[in-house]
Amino acid sequence: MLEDAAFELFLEKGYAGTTVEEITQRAGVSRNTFFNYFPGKSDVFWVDLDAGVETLARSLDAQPVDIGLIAAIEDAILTACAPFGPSRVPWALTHHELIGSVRELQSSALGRLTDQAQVLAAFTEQRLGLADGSMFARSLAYAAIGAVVAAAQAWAAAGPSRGELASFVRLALAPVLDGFDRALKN
Amino acid sequence: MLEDAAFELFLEKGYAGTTVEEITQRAGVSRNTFFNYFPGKSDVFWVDLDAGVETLARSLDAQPVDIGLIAAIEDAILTACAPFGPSRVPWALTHHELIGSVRELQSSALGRLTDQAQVLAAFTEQRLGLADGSMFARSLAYAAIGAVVAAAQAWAAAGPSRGELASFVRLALAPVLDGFDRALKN
DNA sequence: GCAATAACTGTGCCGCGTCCACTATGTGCC
DNA sequence: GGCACATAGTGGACGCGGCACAGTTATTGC
Repeated sequence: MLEDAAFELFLEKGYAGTTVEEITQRAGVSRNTFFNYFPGKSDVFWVDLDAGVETLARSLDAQPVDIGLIAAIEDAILTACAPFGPSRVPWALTHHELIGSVRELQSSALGRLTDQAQVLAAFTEQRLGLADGSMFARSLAYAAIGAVVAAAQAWAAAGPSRGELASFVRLALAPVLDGFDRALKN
Repeated sequence: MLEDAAFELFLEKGYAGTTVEEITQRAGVSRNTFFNYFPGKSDVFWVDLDAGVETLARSLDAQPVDIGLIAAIEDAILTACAPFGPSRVPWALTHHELIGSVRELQSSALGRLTDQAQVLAAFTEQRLGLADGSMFARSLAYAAIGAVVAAAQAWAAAGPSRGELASFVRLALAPVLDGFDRALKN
């Protein structure tokens, strides 16, 4: 209920023009109830996306140890993207123009992205036996997440005829993973 | 004055534990004066970094048209990093553990990063004659910026014996640029 | 019928960020 | 000297997000 009310109001009056009180009024609850379900106003933006990205860590855990690091990362990321088909586009992505213009939304976005990157970096460090905070692991992780973001934006912008998110991600990710794969082999 | 007072107080009481009013009191001005100089509390965090990153756009403009896209990007980024030597570490980087823990700082960080990425993406689109919002240009830009962030963190964490930021960036950036370079040639 | 747990509500508070009107403090011009 | 003008700073008020705390309804299990 809160989610629906929030999205409606965001469309009607914009993100900044919508107060938490208005959201809760439309949903028929009190203002405090909102904060029982969401840590903050901006978090309602990402609910349907969060469910998907949580799978990244699980996908990484499920990777067999005998396949290469790069292949494992690619597979885990694509697995995490699999639920997002042509008709299941997270609300946040179809309205990502809001994210660029509202600073508060950038905060919540970056928090989630760094979480994902941290998961990737930790996996890389563990696989390669690198020290904590290794630059190689971090740059691989950040670059990969960056490519995924580019893919998600392009996918959301592609309109109703868009295909699977995973195919976009595979394309955007390929140069990055190829580059790090070669770096590993030298 | 405001900057110094802010950094002192951030160290003494933490970022969240410091109010704008305390900053301005220590600086001997009124609270409103703070907002005459900084758009928000978090922006004081990045003042010495902003001066450096503004040079990226200029460096890109100054690139001769006859060198390749990837080489131009690498040169422009390294040029922008040049001012940061072993002793000139932006305050934000030496205390980047704050950024990870304070959501508000992530906001201001991401805003700056996306600005930089946007500059890179626009440059790439123009050079390759790509459409606005091209996924290739964006993924190159995001991945490159991601690698730079990893390099900056490693550099700041390297302690007083750190060398030039540029050498870290060159290392972190190499796999990414190599990967996109190969993608371009195929 | 009762206790315990969870979900929701009311109230008050703090701090950020914005707006607007007001007051120095120069600075250039006639 | 006198005047218009721009600039930097001040004071006061307000809206909103977010937090804390206490109180109040359900719902569940014994």
